[in-house]
Amino acid sequence: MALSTQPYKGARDFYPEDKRLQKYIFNVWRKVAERYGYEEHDAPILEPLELYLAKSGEEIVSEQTYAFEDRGGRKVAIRPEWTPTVSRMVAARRQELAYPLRLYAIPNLWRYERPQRGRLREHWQLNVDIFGVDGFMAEAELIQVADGILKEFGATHDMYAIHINSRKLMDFIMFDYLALDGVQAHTLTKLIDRMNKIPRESFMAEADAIFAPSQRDAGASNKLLGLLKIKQLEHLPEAIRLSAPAQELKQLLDMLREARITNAIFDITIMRGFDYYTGIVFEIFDKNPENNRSMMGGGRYDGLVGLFGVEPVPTVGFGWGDVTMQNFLEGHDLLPTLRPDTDVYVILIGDVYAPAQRVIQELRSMGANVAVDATGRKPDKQIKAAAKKGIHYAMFIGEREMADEQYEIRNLLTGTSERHSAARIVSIVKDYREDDD
RNA sequence: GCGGAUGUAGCUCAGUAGGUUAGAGCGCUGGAUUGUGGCUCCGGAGGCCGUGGGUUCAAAUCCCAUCAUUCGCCCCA
Repeated sequence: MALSTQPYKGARDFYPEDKRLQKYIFNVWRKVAERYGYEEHDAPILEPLELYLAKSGEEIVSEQTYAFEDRGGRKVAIRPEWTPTVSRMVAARRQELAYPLRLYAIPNLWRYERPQRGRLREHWQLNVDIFGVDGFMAEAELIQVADGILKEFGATHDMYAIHINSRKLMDFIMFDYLALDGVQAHTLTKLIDRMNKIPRESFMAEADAIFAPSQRDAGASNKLLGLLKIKQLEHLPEAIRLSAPAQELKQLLDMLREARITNAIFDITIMRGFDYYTGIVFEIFDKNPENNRSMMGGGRYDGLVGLFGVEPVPTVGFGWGDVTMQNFLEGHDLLPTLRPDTDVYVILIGDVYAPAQRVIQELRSMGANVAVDATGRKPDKQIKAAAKKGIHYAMFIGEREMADEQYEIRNLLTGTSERHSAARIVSIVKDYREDDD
């Protein structure tokens, strides 16, 4: 039985062209996060399993986490998400860090589940978090970072929409307005989360099942459904509209409008799966009809740092997967043609490998990335190999070139050739490389 | 964990009333053309038809199982 060449289920091999794409995405992420003052950090891929038991739903930890026992009998998990790790790091140095603390990371995360479009077992996720800011300015800033990333990729506002809601507002609605108890509210939260995926009738039936008979008789389901249809804060009943959480949402949306983010909207159905969110929550949706789904999400989670036994730190963060990012960029045709980092492919003509070393090393010492074919094949075969690799320039070195120290450099994209000195060639390929960036 | 679809050459796919030695395009490779790619022409390599079992004189083709890929559900970090 031959060994399989496939990568592990739900995980990807990155050949050079795949890695180039990933690096391109990461570079944009880094550039924009750093533009807002966020600093990169990192941590081990393994964490103690209990880090994920404290919060998160039961099923996620028990069924969707890679977990094992190490040789010392410790229960260990491959990180399924980044938020607990960064919270742990902040808690560890709670007193000495300077706030507001702005951090970002691009960890790879693992979750054990059936792979499907946009969701794999291993993915990389940009996490951007701000610690130590109570007010909605933190949310506004993070949404600007996310919006800035999309703009940096060349996206326009018609390609995506930023949906915003507030857990506090939903709590107000469920506890104060609908007078539900804790268990009812929790069940309803999960139900609203998938409201857009199930038929109206099923939703009504499940909602009815949550309410007590007296509430049902009072028309709670219809009342709820009416609320969930509302698309603008202004249309909420006055009792809700004047609540503090609703006012905060309004201020946030106003602030975003000031920042020229015109595609941010109130969406009462945005709940986010995790229980640890405590305030504003948001998701960005791809408006591509072929891929109409949430591509990232985040929100305020003020309680997590406090779980480590230190004073709580107000926190807002978001996570953005590389797979959903890539799906978005492909769907809107926003990916540039990416070429290898090799600037020049040297084609040797005749038996000149040894004497050509001097000029080849000279090119490298001047900063050019140079690959040498080294097979001794006929020139046409060597040119084909260079073109197939996507390398921009081929350089020919033979007896004639070495005699007058003028080398033929061919632009493989246009097919045009010129003869230049080594120094001039380096300057040409460097110019091209900088134009490309 | 549940359901659907699909597994034939490196890739995309033809090929069933079951019947010689399983095909095409692209790609790869050699030559025409031993100092210059993409076009053209001529040649070549490459397949236990996903795997195992069953039915049959005979299976890529029919049946069962299994594995893999993929889409969706559950769940969503």
